[in-house]
Amino acid sequence: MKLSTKGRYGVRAMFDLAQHMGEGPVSLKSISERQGISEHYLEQLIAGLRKAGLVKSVRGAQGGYLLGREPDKIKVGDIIRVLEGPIAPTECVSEEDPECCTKSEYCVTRTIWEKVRDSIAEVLDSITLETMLEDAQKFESERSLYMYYI
Amino acid sequence: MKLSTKGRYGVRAMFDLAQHMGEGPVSLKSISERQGISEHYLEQLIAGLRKAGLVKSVRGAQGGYLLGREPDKIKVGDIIRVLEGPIAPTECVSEEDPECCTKSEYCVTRTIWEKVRDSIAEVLDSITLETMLEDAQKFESERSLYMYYI
DNA sequence: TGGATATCTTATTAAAATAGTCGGAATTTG
DNA sequence: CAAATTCCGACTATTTTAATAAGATATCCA
Repeated sequence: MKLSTKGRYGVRAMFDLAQHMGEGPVSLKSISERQGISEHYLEQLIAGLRKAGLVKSVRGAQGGYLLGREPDKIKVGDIIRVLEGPIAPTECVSEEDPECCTKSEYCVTRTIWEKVRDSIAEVLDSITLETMLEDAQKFESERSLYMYYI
Repeated sequence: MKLSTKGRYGVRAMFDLAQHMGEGPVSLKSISERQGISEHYLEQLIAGLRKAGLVKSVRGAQGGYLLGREPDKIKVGDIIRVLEGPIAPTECVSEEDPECCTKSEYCVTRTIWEKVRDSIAEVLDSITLETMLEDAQKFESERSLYMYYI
């Protein structure tokens, strides 16, 4: 039940792009340095995000990547689905083309996995890059308040 | 974000034991035949469940396994934790000994994984073998009602 | 125009996890 | 004693993960 680095790195990279909106294209090199992720590896991950339209690319010198749409229109669930595949604790309850076991038309355990799937999807789809930016801002202001009283 | 066969087979095996309560020890062989799971592989899985006290074993001929406690006291989350380890979409939010990344004391993405972890745990801990038995019974009666009208 | 900076594409790889398999020892029943 | 069973440790093939590497293509800027 672990997320792979693909999903985790992907969310961090997308959040990094969100934090640098309005500064023109952001190079993979700068993302990889800030986030401590291999540049070559990031390249693979972002290729998928680009094909899915979550990022736009600008080639050539001074090129880089930009968010494919407004941060409030990019859900964490979108990113995870691109990089990790459909949300599903088991194949038989995959969000797309579930391969049902033929053994039984009704399966008591399947209903469990469906509930798990839905609860994961609900969390991931309730968080957007926009809400992440707000959370980060909120923390920043709380921290400076705290610093003030020391 | 996939459950491995360990967790899936484990839940099915435990549910099988619940369905055969009161019939004396249930052999691995019979479970593996009913569930279509390799007997040798099941052996490995049930060893962990036994050490955790979720099942009791009876050695020798006519031996087998029994639930370690009443089915309403065995949560699906208990089974999953034994076979898959602590519930956690990432190491940094593991239910036990989370290995926090040293990079930042506060991490916007970590709060996401915490929410995912908690929502998974809530689902898995809300379902017991008892509730699974009830669900199976409910389906059975619904199905016979349906059959009646055909 | 040419060099520096980037993205894009494909192939390869080392390590770990997954999903078993195998053989045999120990225990209990009839 | 023989059959049925749990118990235990070692082995293995396949897949996935997490990169690494090399080079082609595109664009900016001096």
